[in-house]
Amino acid sequence: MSDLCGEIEKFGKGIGNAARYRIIEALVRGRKTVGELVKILKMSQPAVSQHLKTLKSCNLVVDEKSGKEVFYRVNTEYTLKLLESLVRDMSKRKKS
Amino acid sequence: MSDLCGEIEKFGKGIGNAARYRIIEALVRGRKTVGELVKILKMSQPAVSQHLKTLKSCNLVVDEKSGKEVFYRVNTEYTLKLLESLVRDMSKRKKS
DNA sequence: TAAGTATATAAGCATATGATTATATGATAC
DNA sequence: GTATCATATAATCATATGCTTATATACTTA
Repeated sequence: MSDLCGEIEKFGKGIGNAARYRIIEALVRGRKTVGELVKILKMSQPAVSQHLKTLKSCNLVVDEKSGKEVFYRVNTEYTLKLLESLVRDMSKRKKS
Repeated sequence: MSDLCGEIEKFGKGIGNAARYRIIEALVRGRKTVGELVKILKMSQPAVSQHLKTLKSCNLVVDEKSGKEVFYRVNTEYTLKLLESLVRDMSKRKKS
């Protein structure tokens, strides 16, 4: 968490898209395979895979391979730490 | 805060851009005019105005006119509430 | 090894985004 | 009134994004 500004920008790009936020919402309720997400979101498999790639590059999700399936889950620890940093930043006001 | 998902998506779009997050960072330290932000960010005035418009549409900032100047400040109350909702959502896991 | 299943990646394309320049609006001073 | 200052908006354009289709990769099973 060295470059907080950059991290938060990436975080914003991650959740700043309806499809990706729906993926996060689904994964918060438990890890899921790509195929399960395809059914839940009613989106094409490549579209879901691409969003997952984006979310992974933001560190918002992590993947766990299991045979020919890949499970994705929310990187809760990282996300919560980032959100706490954000709350902290937003709370410190009126410095000048 | 009826449509939390939509609110969060807008929030993400708001902070998911380096220039806009820098504006937020500046405004967290106290309200500023457009001209002050132009100097701080070293960006053109129209660019700053357009980002402020975006941030306003996300409810992340509010404006206060004062003569021919317009002050902007972070909508701290709204932002913190949204972040707290996000933290709450991210914390409830393993439902299935 | 070949076939099947799950996922990832590439290529192409339409739309969204963010910058620039030019212009419009709105308030104040003269 | 006109001039000036601060800000907003419009028009334009290059780049980014997100989808689609097609194809590649990886693992499993026969």
